[in-house]
Parts: sequence; C-alpha cells; structure tokens
Amino acid sequence: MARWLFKSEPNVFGWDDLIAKGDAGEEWDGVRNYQARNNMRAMKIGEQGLFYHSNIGKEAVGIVEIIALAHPDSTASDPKWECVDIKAVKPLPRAISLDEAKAEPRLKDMVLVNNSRLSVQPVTDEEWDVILELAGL
DNA sequence: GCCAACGTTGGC
DNA sequence: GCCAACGTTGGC
Repeated sequence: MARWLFKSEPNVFGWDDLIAKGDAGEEWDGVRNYQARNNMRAMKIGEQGLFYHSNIGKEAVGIVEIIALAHPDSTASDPKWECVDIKAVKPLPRAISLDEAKAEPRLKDMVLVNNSRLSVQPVTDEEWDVILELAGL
C-alpha cells in the first residue's frame, strides 16, 4: 500500500482544521501542480499519508487517510485539476520536524528533504516506518 | 522579509 | 520546440 505526504500551511488549513472536519474529512483542493495532481490520481481509498505543516512548524504532525478517489477540484475552473478527500486518523505522539528528517540518514532520499516545494508527495514504506518509529508509534 | 529553487507561460 | 521571463513556494 502506497504512502503519501500532504503539505499545508497551518495558518491557512492546519491539522486542527482537519480534525475539526471529523470523519467527513475534507477535499484537498487548491493543488495546481501536475506532479502533485498525478500523485493524488494514484491514491486509493484507505491509503494513508503524513500531514506536514510548512512554513510554520515545519513538521509532520499527524496521519491522514484517503476517503475519496481523485475527482475534479471544486475550486478550479478547469476540470483537469483533481483532488482527493482525506480525513484525520490520529496525531503523531511526537511531531517530526524537517530538521530531524534531514538529520536522519535513513530519510536522506525523502522527497520532503530534497524537493520541499512539491505539495503532495509519495513516501516509501521504509521512510514511513522510520517516521512512525521516530514519532513513537 | 529575503531569496533560491522550481514550474509555468509566452514570444520567437 | 526552445528558452527567457515571470510567479509562487517555502526554508531561512
């Protein structure tokens, strides 16, 4: 099962906002980048991802789950932009900062470390396991 | 707030 | 189809 990472600025839409949506979750709209969109197209229901706060905090704070396959982004005028719906699963017991990820040799190839601008990223099973281990899960 | 990195746009 | 210019993102 593939793993993912969703990036968001917490002052725009943060972990607490997703929690507030409950099991209904939220459409991950606003993505206008082909790589990010293609990643979302590849997602399957039930797959999980990390929720990362960019700019403020710069840390992975929680685990999310895909609850709807890619569909046209309701905020886009062009239907080529698609997005999935996600919901919060549980917070990480300990947030994993970008600095920590950079300092961890097993995470040196992580997309987050090497291409911080991509807003929806794949995470390998190995990286996923390392993050969860560091987070105390 | 600055600036480097990256992606997209548009003129040729 | 190339590439310069521009806009945006996100770390610092």
